[in-house]
Amino acid sequence: MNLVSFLEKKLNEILKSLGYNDDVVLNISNRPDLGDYQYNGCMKLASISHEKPVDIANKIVSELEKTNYFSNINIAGPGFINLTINDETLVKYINEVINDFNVNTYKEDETKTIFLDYGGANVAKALHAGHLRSPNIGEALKRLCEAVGHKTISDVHFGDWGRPMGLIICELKERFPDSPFFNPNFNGPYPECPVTLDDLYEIYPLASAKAKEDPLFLEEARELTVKMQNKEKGIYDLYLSFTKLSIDDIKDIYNKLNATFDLYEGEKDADEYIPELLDYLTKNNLTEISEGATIIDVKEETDKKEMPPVILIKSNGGVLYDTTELATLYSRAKRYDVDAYFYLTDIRQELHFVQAFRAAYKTALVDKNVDLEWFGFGTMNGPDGKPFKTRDGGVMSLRELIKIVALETRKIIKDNIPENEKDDLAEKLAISAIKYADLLPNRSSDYLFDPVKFSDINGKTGPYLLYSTVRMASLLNKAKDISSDKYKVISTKEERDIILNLLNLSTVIEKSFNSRTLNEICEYLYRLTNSYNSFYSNHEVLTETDLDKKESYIALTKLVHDTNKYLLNILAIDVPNKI
RNA sequence: GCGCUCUUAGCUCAAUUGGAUAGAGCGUUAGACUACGGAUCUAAAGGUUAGGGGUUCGACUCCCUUAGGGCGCACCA
Repeated sequence: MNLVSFLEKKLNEILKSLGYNDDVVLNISNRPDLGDYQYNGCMKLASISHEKPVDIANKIVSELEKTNYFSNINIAGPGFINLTINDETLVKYINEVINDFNVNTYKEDETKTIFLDYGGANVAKALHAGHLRSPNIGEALKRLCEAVGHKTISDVHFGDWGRPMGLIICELKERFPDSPFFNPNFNGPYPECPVTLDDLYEIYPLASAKAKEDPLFLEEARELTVKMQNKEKGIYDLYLSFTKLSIDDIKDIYNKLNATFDLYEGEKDADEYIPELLDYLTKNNLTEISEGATIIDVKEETDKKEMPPVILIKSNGGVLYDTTELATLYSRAKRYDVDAYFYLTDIRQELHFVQAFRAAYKTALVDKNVDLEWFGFGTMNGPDGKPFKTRDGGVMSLRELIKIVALETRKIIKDNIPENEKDDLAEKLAISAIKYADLLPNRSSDYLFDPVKFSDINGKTGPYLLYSTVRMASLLNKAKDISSDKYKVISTKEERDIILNLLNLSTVIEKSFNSRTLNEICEYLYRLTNSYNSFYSNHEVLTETDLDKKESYIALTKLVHDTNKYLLNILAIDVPNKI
């Protein structure tokens, strides 16, 4: 058990023996001059038992003084108890952690299966800046779930089934009217996709604009969308051929970002479940007809705002976003035994998920005790405060975005790195810069794209963390003849700071998981690394003549290094061998 | 129009969910080096938490209100 939890447990026992009841939380002191940790519960307990907070604090302190974990215990203000842990306790604990890293991490009591839906890229369009956050946050969240002991199933959930596909097919038909894809009598095998990836990415915006001006084009696109969705021979094969082109491209970028999935499904795969879903819903009288459309009413008494119904079938017979969403959920619940679903999308889709989740519970598509959770994220904005675009206002592709940052990170790379490795390394550093900058702010807030700031090796950035971690590895490598399996003595104040930071690892992970956010892990990584760098620059390790001290330095270096690697791995940031 | 949400240091962001003196990074200013990877480290200055009112031992946090942003409001995805 980690030390903080252990001390909380001890304090809990003391409270109970004194007749009080509280779920004790020891907070990191915001008055480090008074102690390492603080207990703030006395005021709350006092309001229940009608005593003075200080009297309660005094009783608790006199019990705490009988233990031998603290070098200083004091009461301040209205009844804050400040605790300073003694060095013996810290040294003993650090050795336990050296023996077993897991002692200092956090695991959930119960193992659950969590299905994560993130990624959500639209196929046949180039990934743009707005597509960064979902795979980035989603992947980290997935790894966080796994780190605390849960099982995960992840699905990229491509947007691959709507009218955009019909528009592209329509444009292809105009360009290649004689292609076998459009010949109903053709008996295959069909050729490769008639256009390149670059062509494809130009076609969608073009076709979309054309449809706005040309009603005939739009009408044909509609018809082709239906044909595609009916999996009509030729049309559907064409659809498969150009979406594959795009999916391979998307996978490639996602791989660069370290985002990988168990399932590479999309709306297309939910389509076959739609009849089954509708059948289930109508048979059980769970739908109603309103203004010619088939809907599920999801209003609740407590609603203060208007709550539009979930529309399953349009008045013209077509199906919609919500229909696909519910069919997807239906298929997942049918195929997998899941305890919780995590959805991650742009914050603007909140209403859609409120509706879909209500409908899912109301119609018992999922069990009441299955958690459906949606997490929205803000947008990455340009200097104008609007979603990041190219200088001329066009769409900024994700590849281009990475290149812009790589231009900055290339400046960091040492001269002794071979020229032919520099581009690759610059890209890796750029991705660390982007990922860390993306995870650092609160998930739901917007933030500003700033390649110079993201790449600053002196700032709170990915490259700073990587540089420092690589330097630790380098030091450990130089000292590999020195034992690192025993921490003997705290001989500097910097070491004590590092140890106090290490103590908080499990709390940080627990809180991050509970709030489904990553920014605290980012902050913690910086604090820990910074405390180590402070030690590093004030004390020389390799020339230390006192062997006990030297071994302790190395042991601590290794622990910080391993903790950094552990957390960077949760964030899905790779640590290179050298920079 | 209705609803949701945001406004914190010059800039970019935090704040343990109601706790003590609101913290970081950058920038600014002042320091430390022939350096185990100094591309680092140590300090300082910088705040009426958008304005006003309320709730209580205690408010960036909860309630009311004013101003200014962002977003969403059934047949797009």
